[in-house]
Amino acid sequence: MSSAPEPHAPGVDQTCLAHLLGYQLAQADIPLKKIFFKRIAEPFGLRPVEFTTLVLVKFNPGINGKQLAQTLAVTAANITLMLDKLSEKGLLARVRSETDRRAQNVHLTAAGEVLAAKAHEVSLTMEQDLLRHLSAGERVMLLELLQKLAKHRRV
Amino acid sequence: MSSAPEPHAPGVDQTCLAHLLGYQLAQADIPLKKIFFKRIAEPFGLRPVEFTTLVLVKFNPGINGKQLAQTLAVTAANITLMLDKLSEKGLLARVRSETDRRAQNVHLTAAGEVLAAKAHEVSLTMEQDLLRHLSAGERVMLLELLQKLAKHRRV
DNA sequence: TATTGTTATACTCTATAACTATA
DNA sequence: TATAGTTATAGAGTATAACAATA
Repeated sequence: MSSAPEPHAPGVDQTCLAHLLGYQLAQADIPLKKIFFKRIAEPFGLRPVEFTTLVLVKFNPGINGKQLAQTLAVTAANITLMLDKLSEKGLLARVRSETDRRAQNVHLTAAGEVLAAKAHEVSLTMEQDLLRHLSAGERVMLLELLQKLAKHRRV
Repeated sequence: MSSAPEPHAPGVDQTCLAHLLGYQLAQADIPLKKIFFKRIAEPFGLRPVEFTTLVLVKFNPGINGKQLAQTLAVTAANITLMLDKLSEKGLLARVRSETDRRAQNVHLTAAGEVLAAKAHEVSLTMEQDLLRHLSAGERVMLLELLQKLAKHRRV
């Protein structure tokens, strides 16, 4: 019934890179980036690392910059710049930690909570169309295998 | 015997993003980027898209810029810039197509062949350490599931 | 008219170093 | 001395538009 999908680069043999997880990840990331751009980046004005930060702060209120930097593998300097932007947008606020006055605890503002909730809600289903060629079991398996890789990463 | 790995961000709850393939992909990509940097980028002076291009040209001699752009999801303008760099390094050469004089056919030079072969050889095993927590079946499954996603992407 | 490729350029993203304040 | 965070800045990476040559 349905026509076969057009290959994204006719005549190009990619079997020479079939063994490389890094390459397959990059290839799979191409459509995922498009979905993210259309469903979250454009409507909410958030780039990937900003969306992730808002969601992490929403579910980890009081998280500090160091923890965000480690989780997202972004340098502390760039975490500061990103938090500055999100703060200027009125989405979050930093408050000096009482227990360690070097640290800053990050919290969402009311506007940040609303935006994070909306964007998170969209994220729950936005990848469905891309995943339609995978069975329910395969989707779970894929997420679990990726998590296993990330789980064992050093720093 | 072996100690449990340190979590990369102690105390951070990431279950709120466990459903998101895009996030899990980004997380898995962190250690993979490190491996690539150490084993290919540094020793061979190639960034990911350059390595991939050399390997694709090696196994698809005469491939043109349009095909590379589609396969790698890089704009034609940036393909030109990248091919310029690799050409200046003496790794590849472009020859005007005889059948379509708009197109440029890309070929590796002798030096390019040597470098591509060496880097490709390294790529065959460099991810082994990261994948040690996955069974042989799981590794095959992971690659296949990622390929399935990339296969159905539009353009 | 559409396509391949190029050039120029602006923009975004990231990395590094020097610095502060606290521990 | 080490750590959390900030500031400033340079560099890498990417995107857009205008263009030439060919189909």
